Amino acid sequence: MDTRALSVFLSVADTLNFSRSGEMLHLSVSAVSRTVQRLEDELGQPLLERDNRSVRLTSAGREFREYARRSLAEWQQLRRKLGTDAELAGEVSLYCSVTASYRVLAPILESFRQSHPAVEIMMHTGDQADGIGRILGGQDDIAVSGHPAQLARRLDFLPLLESPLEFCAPTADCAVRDVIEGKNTAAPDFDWEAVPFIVPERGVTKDILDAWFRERGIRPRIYAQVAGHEAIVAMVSLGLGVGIAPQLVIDASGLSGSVSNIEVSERLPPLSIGLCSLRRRLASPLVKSLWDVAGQTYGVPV
Amino acid sequence: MDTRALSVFLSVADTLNFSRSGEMLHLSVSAVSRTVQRLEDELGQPLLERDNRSVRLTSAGREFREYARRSLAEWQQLRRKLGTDAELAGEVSLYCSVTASYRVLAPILESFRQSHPAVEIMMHTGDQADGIGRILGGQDDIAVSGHPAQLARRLDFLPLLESPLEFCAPTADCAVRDVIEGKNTAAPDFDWEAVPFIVPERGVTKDILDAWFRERGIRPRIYAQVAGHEAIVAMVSLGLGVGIAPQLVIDASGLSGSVSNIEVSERLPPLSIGLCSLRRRLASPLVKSLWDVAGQTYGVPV
DNA sequence: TACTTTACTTGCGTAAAACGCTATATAAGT
DNA sequence: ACTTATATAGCGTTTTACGCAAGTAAAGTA
Repeated sequence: MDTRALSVFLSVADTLNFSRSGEMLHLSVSAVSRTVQRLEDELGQPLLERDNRSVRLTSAGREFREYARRSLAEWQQLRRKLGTDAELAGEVSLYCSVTASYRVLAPILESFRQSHPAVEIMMHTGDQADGIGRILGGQDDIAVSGHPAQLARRLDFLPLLESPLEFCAPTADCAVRDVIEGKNTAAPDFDWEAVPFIVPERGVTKDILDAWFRERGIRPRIYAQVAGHEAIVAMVSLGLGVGIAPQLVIDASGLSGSVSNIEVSERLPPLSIGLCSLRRRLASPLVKSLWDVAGQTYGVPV
Repeated sequence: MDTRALSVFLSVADTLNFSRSGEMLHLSVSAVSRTVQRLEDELGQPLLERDNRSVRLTSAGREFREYARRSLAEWQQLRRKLGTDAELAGEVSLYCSVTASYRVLAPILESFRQSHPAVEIMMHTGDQADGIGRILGGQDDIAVSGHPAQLARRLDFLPLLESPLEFCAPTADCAVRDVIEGKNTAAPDFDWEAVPFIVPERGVTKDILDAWFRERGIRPRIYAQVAGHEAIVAMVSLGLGVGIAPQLVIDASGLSGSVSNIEVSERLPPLSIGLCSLRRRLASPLVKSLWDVAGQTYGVPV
């Protein structure tokens, strides 16, 4: 019997719901189920009565809950007393886009720095689209990413903020401007196929844009596929085409003067931006604490 | 942190000796060492001060010992309270020779039966020499065996009794008897090479006998190699040769009238008979409890 | 009645943790 | 100097725990 099992049991005894407890503990449902089973094996008695629809505490379960609370409290008290509660130290590896590094991560890290000065942050920047891959590949602990349509179950996603996805065009007088100038781009019948597009090479925003085109039967003229929204905005500002990017990136680029948003008949869905991590990694108190600080910083219930 | 770690720590805090605790807990020294290390990691503080020669409790260690005692007591109290302390139930698999089954095991099982009526005993009998192999192969949990010269470290041996290893010859008038009759077999220069021997095919007693012959430069005439001391005694009683067997087996054979011991210049070392099991298996409360009962039955400190 | 939803359990392959063995280090006894 | 006693560290193996996917069963819905 270990303290981890106690925590799991207490959570389930509290929520009376294996799935919800799993989420809260960053564990799969089956892990929760088996942890309880192991406890019951060890005690030789069922602690929870469950009938595929509801969960109730047995009387042994109620008794065990009392014990578990006491025992866990004593353990934690001891940890604190022994000076420990080990000031968290170690290394957390982050991956994000350049924009996210100072528009999303900076406020988080600022407060994290204060509460956990001994933790070293390793930050890697690059195309936001690569974030999920790097998490799955174990190269980084946490990535800032848009919420993908399909989230692998061993991943956990903590939404922090939303940013509208915007079409944008160069403001300068140029060939691209001419195709748009004076026309009603918001009209359903606007001829998008005449416009050179600069689109993301891969990732969540590429998927969203592809879907948008497909739903409208538009076969866009792709001028360039680019890795990274920052680069898209830069290319748009140079007059090479019309692009899309989260408003956040446009604002942060310092190029908002050279780029202007285009009205469209039906806007792209806003991009949900947040943290992404392997559930497993979230078991680490280090990673978990950064995750928690992020949630608090953005006022999200974790 | 789990209860197992607490037990290990308490044992070490008590003995102040990793090796001895390892033995008592049926764990290797390194397992004990690392269990303590893990605890210290988790608490962020050394609990034991150790300098290759002595072990002392640190002040954190003393505090932790208090906690560990309390916590473990509460846990065990709860287990008892929940009706459990699960009346041990399950299955223990034993291997032994026919003789051992009623001369060694019977008194153990008698008292084990009383204290653990719900445990099923699976007994397999055969050549005593195979016992250790069957334990190593995982076919049985516990074997009754002679103590081998080299005991694999993952095995644990609990000596229960000793029995002298005896040379024996048929009492009936026969060719074999003629070779011995009237001669002084105890004389150092007795001609053993004229005697047909019936020897164990393999196992501890074969090794002992081989060594005995080798040390005296005797090249015995082997009439038969036989699996099982019982069979050796039977063959001897039929007048086929001179054999060796533990006195225990001769006594139990019912053939002691047809077989008589032979004096020799230097006797074979007595055979230490006891239980043998994989350390790992001894972690199972079932196996451990049988082991303990055996120790008590024979008045051996376990 | 049949489909869908919800929620726990189970089989299976994989990943992490724990263990034992061997080797190593260090101090004490001979 | 050699042996003994004791703890630790590297390494391969075993055991345990986990996530996923499939299964099951009750309750809601059409």
